[in-house]
Amino acid sequence: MPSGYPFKEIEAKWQRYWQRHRIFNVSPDAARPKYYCLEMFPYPSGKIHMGHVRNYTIGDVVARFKMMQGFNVLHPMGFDAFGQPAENAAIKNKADPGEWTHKCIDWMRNELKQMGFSYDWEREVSTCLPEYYRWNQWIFLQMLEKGLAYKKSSAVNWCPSCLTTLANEEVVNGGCWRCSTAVAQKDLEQWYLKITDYQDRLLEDLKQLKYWPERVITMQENWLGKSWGVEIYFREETTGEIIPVFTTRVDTIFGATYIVLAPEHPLVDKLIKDRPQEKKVRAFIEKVRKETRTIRSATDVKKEGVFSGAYAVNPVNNEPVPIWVADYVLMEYGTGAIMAVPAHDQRDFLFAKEHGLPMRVVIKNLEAARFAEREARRGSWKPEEMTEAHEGDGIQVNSGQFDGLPNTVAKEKIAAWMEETAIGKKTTNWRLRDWLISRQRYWGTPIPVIYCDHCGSLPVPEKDLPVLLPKKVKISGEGGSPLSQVKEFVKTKCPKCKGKARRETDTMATFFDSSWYFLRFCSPKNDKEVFYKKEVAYWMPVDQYVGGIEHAVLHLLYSRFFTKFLKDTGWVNFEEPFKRLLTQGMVLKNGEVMSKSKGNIVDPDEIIQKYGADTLRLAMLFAAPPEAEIDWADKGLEGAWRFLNRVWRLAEESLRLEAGGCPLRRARSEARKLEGGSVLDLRRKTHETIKKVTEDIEKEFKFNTAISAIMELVNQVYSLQFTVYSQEVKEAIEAVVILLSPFVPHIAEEMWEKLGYKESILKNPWPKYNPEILKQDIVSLVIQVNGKMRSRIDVSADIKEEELKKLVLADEKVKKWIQDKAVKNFIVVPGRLVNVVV
RNA sequence: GGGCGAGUGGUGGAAUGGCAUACACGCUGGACUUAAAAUCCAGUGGCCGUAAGGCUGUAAGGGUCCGACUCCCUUCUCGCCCACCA
Repeated sequence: MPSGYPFKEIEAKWQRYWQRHRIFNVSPDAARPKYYCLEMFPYPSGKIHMGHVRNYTIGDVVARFKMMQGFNVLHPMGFDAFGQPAENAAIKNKADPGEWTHKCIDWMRNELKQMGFSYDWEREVSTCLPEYYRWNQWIFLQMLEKGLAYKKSSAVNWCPSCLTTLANEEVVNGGCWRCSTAVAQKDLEQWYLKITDYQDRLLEDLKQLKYWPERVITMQENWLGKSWGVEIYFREETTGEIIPVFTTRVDTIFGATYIVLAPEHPLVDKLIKDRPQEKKVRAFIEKVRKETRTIRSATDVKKEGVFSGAYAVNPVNNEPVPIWVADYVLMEYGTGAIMAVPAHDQRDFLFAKEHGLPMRVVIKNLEAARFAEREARRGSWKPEEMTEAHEGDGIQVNSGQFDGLPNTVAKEKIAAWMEETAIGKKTTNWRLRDWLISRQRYWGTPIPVIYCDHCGSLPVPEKDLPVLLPKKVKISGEGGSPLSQVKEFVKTKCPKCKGKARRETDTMATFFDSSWYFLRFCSPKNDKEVFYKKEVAYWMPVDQYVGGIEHAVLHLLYSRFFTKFLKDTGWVNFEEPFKRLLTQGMVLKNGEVMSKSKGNIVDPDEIIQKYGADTLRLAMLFAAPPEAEIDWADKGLEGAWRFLNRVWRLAEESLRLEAGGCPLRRARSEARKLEGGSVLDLRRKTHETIKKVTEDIEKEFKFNTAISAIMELVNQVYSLQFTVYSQEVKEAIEAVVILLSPFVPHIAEEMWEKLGYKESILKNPWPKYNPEILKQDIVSLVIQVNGKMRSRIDVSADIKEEELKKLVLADEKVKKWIQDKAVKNFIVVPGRLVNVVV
């Protein structure tokens, strides 16, 4: 253990002090401006990791900074405690998920306290407690009533390893977001939330989020995936069935030479009936069904398909086109049917080549067209010889009355014409699907629904909430909802006819729990309502939210949806929950994510034992700007530790000087005589530092440069080498302590006390710089000749250009570079530089 | 395949039109010490030069500008997101 300042006693002392004086316990106060600072609450996995340390340290700096600026700061913490890992751990260790989770929570809470974070622990929530999840159930019932929660049977994402369903948002690269196992499709009856009812507002209101990172906005836009196009109605020749297809490239409609249905398309059955192709098509569909999503969506796999035997009529030219069934068309997107334009879509192109289907060029790229014409005259070019589809813009050809138009113009005209003639309809299409929320797992919120043979499916009456999750349930891990094995749970009375009934045995996805926890923090003990409207109106929206980028489309989209729903039902008075968002970068080790299997875990607890929480906090913040990745190196700790000791000695030394026969007043006059210049410089440096640190924290969270500015100030005090002690030195040292306090709160409190202050440093207002002191009478100007730095002169700040020119041209070094050349231009950037162009 | 972002010393990074490399790590040297650690001080992009000083340098190439790490174009590399999305 390195020797240095006694961090252990100091950190324990101030953590006790904050708790005893209830410094972070807040309540609404109309007299003060509020500030809600929130970090994404953790999943209680056991121990905190370096990612938590970073996330919560960033939030803590902001919260403490705002407190010192006089804001009434709400800074809560809780635990996202339901979920699969607890259940998996329980299966593995034959323990109870509840007990395991509570043990983890206790451990983590203790670690978070050791980091000195400024949380109001009286507001702690855990989503696995009935006093929390009963409101999950309540919100679910509100949604059920409004028709936003519904049950339907359809193909769902199924993780064969976790043995549960997954939301679309939880499928990453065709695999389960948790265990990466390839996701399969399964037909199941499941609960959904109609998030698609909110798609327009979810997209539109992204514009309001001016203080969100561009990346996250783009990711949400992509996820919502709005695109405009045309639904075109093809008619099947023998049955007369209308087959709508969706396209964003209606300009290529004249080049459609076949259409393709997804294997799951409901019309397929009817179309193939009694045709010679029937057997072959059915065999093909059966084969596709068995494929996992990963295999089916792999780009390098050859597109497979079969001819259905049926033909449809292209409504723009009444041409019959063959109907195919192929695996590259997805039922979930658009209408589940496409018009294929092999000349202008690469996938169609490859498919057409493979199966010998015709191609027709309808958009000509001018250069390609010239080439094609020349080759055609020679008789060597045929469309069949195209090597790839032309997907870019060009001029319409073979397109009836639209020939000669640029395709971008034709697109609009064709769409309008189709609407007039009822061949098609302009539509917008979304990528967003409804949110599947039921899970076949134990450790979650029971879905409050009862099934009665006579009355059907009914909501649990509000007065009967919460539907308690039974304890001591056997979890086999062998699939099926564990709750369905608990007879006492399943068996219930119908709320309507009082007859025998069954409970729903699926539980809610945990993302449901975290979609509104920030509202619960405003009145966490309310047992009458989901939250007090008044308290939410005071604290919300969250002014600053800090968390990982991995939630860009999951939690952050769901929370926005919940907020909008609660706005519509009159519970909140705002549309967006999070005003400002900071997504911190990951903490890596040797360029890799830390994980047990890689054996590259850095344990924060060990660092706290060795150096203390302040050193860890400082090292983390100083390593990189918050959004950037950090490749963790323990070396950074040494630097932070050294710096804190340097500051510690500075304060001690100054106190010794002040106490030991160096009274300030006398020292001041002597100091002026001896070191007047450097003492005045110190004063300016102090105020420059206050300005820089304040702006760095406030504007862009540039904690790394804020800290480096404080280091510079410390270096400057050291450069006086204690030859002087004066009011200016005292001012500098106090500024260092205050400015450091949001970053390293324990040591700052201790030094503040040593400097003679009786109250917590948090009660001291954040310092303001004095602009008068920043003004300089003499400024040093850089002199360039032809843009190259050649000299530097000191001039008075308000010098006139004429006089400056004289001085510059008289400068020896400048003369040397100009010699006898004529001065063409003389550029002055006031207070900065002069460029002489010759 | 599409979209977004990044590329600066030995290392983390700073500067977003005006002194490139702040601050820190590392390294080298010095002071203190019997010695070491700790601490304090100095030096530290490359090349030429005893020095003064000069040249050069922000992935590569080009452009705009009095002046470009910063803006524009082309190329390369890396990262992230989306993707049989019609």
